[in-house]
Amino acid sequence: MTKQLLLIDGNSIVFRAFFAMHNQMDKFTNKDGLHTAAIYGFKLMLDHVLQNFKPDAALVAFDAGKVTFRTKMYDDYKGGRNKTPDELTEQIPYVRELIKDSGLHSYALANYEADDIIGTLAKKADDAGYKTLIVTGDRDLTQLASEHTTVAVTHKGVTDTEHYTPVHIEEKLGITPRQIIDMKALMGDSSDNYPGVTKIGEKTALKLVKQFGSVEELYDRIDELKKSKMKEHLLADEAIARQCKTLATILQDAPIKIGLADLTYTGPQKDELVKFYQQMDFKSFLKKMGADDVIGEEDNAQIAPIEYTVLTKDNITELNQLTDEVSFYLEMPEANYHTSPFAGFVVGKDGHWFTSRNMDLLKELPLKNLLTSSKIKKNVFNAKAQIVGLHRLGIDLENINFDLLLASYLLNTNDNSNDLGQVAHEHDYYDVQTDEEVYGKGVKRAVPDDDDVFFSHLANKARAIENLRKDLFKKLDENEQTPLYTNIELPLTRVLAKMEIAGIRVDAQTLKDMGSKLTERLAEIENQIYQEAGEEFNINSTKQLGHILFEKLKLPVIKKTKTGYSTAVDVLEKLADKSPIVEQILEYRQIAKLQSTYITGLLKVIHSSDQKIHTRYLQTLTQTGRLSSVDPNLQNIPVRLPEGRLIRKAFVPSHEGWQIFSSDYSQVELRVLAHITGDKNLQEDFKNGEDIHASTARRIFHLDPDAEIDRNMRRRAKAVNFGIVYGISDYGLAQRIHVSRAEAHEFIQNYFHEFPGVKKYINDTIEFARKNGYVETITHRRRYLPDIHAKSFSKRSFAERTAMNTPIQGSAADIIKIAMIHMQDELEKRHLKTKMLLQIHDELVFEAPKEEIPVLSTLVPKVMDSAVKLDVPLKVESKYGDTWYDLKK
DNA sequence: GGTCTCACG
DNA sequence: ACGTACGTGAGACCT
Repeated sequence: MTKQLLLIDGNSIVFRAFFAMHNQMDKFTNKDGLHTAAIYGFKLMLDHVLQNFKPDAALVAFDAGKVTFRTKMYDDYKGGRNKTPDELTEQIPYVRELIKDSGLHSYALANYEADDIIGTLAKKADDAGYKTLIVTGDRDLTQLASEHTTVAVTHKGVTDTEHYTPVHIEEKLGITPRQIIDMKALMGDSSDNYPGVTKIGEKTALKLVKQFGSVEELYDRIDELKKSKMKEHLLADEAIARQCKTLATILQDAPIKIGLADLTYTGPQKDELVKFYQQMDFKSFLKKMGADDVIGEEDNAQIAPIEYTVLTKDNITELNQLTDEVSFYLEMPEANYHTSPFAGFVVGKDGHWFTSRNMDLLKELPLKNLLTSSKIKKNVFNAKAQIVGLHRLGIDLENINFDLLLASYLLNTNDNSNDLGQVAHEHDYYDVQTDEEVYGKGVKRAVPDDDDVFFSHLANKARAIENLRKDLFKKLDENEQTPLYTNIELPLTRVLAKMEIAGIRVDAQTLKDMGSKLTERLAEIENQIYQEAGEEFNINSTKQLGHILFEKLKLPVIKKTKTGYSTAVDVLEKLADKSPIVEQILEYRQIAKLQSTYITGLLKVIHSSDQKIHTRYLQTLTQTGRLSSVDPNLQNIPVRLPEGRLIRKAFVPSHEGWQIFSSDYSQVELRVLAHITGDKNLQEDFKNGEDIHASTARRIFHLDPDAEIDRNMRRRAKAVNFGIVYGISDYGLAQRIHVSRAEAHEFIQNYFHEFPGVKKYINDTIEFARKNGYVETITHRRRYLPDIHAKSFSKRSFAERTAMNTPIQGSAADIIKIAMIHMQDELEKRHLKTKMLLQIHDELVFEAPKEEIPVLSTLVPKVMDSAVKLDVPLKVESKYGDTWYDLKK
């Protein structure tokens, strides 16, 4: 039997793992605040490799430090690299512990890189007849590929690898592995920071290597090259090329003090690993280990077995045993529950699970009565989806007790997955898989035909809901969030369901007429733009547009993005006087946006059955407690610009003789700020019914109490007020109101001097977040801020700004949610025909019969301004009209 | 799938 | 010296 050796490039894999998980770094912090993404990624890679390759010997090689024989030869070797982030450095010792506990050896050697250790051992292994697998994130190591040595280079993430063998390299590049060194010597390496020959890149290097075979041979036969710039460069840079070849060559005879005999792979040390995973908070690995011992390594074998009864017309009376409390789950495979097909359902309690694909059974009395009963408690996942889904089937789901999704969101807004399995896993419950695991993803996603697979999954879901209920209720209680759940979020779910089901009538013809006009106008501007540009191009492509503006027309570059020139509004506005094309582009953008997002976009989502749009409000998504609206988003219908505002003409009442009625809170966030901070001056201004931006201007610009406030001053003060709520910086304010940074700084200083309570609040809140790791709103809604301790200035600053903003924005969200619940109660209690249709953060939109308008005019403001009792009054303004566009006081 | 831009509060 | 205001969703392009 051939012996097998596994060699892992520790540094490069750790790097890869760290950056692969970088975007979800928050998730990878253990309870001590240690970042664990790289450790986790390393472990994933290790598992993946060991699944396919069973080594007899294994080693993870690390760099010993910055100084190596290469830096001694070439000062700038690996120069210019960014400093390794602290969040990564802190993980290295733990990665080494993981390696040890996993039964692998690790090794570093002063003066040499990990590459050289790997090269040397690969050579020894080759000589001793081993089969070797090298795992790395660095293409350079592919030069080590040989008949017995394969180099696996991570492709994307850490488990997706490309295997380099001599054959693969021949196919890909047409050269041998050793010739990769010559290629690199000629082209240089920007990440290792050595130059290669001037003007020679990958293409030319490859050509030369194929022609001559090696750098040495190339210089021996350089006369064969015709006179050219390239030849001049080659001759001029000969010394560099030869030196780069040495730099690029991985040693195969480094003076390492270990041999193959020292590398025996012993397999994982389970007890140690369990302790380690516990320390790291790696719950899923822990679970896997526990299950591995008893059941084996099958993925789904982890899940505790479950029994279920397939429900039929004949046995449906068995449901009559369920009299106090059940878990229920209606499976709708598509995200949009207004239109999704129904795949099946499960109902039951305490090990008795009844499931079926037959939706007709829901209409059978034993089940229908159970669902509509106000006596029997229902425990569900995503109550709103269940209410809407069952409503489509003619069933009113009553007495919802526990919503796993909602409770989980309140406990931690970061756990905002809409997948039951994932949410369960967040709470350390693993006896249910995710939908992706069972149904697949992308085009392959489908509810399985196999009844047992599907029904087991449904039963697992119902069981998960039941098993997590107590635990989550307890956690809500510990966080003082039970009233938030019971009195606000859960009742709100029902209100939102009603609004979504009601939908808002949208007149397609109005949109189409506007669309034709826009199309015409768009064609005109398009032509003007092509004229100015002197050629046709895709105006929607920022890349092509950037080329035209900044290269062809040579307009000054104001701002760059990661990938090219910025062409955003603020940039174009600064260029407006340079060329007429700029204004044409601005107009084109404005109209194109209306056309694509609001004309075609909305037309696509009008239901043909009722001419209405039924949005979905996401109640468990935002970090602050606001709602969001999708499919379509009805919270960003144009209003600011007159052209866009016309879109609102298409939003009409659904009955003849009805009108649209709307009420909004004025300056609710600033009022919340006044309340939360307890600032006496700010509170006084609101209590006196002042125009708050004007009175702010008066204070921060030190004006007389009866002085005229000109528009510009009020505008600036308004910007300062907004800035305060968002966590201001002088730079940001200066940008926004076009003043110098020094002036902006002075405005802010004046503000804090005039409103000392606000200043104190900001400091206290950041302090609270540092101490507790979270901030909260007036209803104890929480947002965790792990980055409050980040070493990176910008991350930490961001966390600090959100720390102060979230209680403001979130409390405002709390207030309108309470108002919505009260409002819906009032509408029902008074038997009004009026329907609440939309919520836009500080605004509620209704449709109402004309005769109810006078009632609403007093009722809605009364309900809204009395939703909570703050230290300052809340102010509500109402408007109504024949369409959403025509609203008037 | 990521990036850019732009619509709203 | 850092890098620059909070919260969202959607369409278009490009890799």
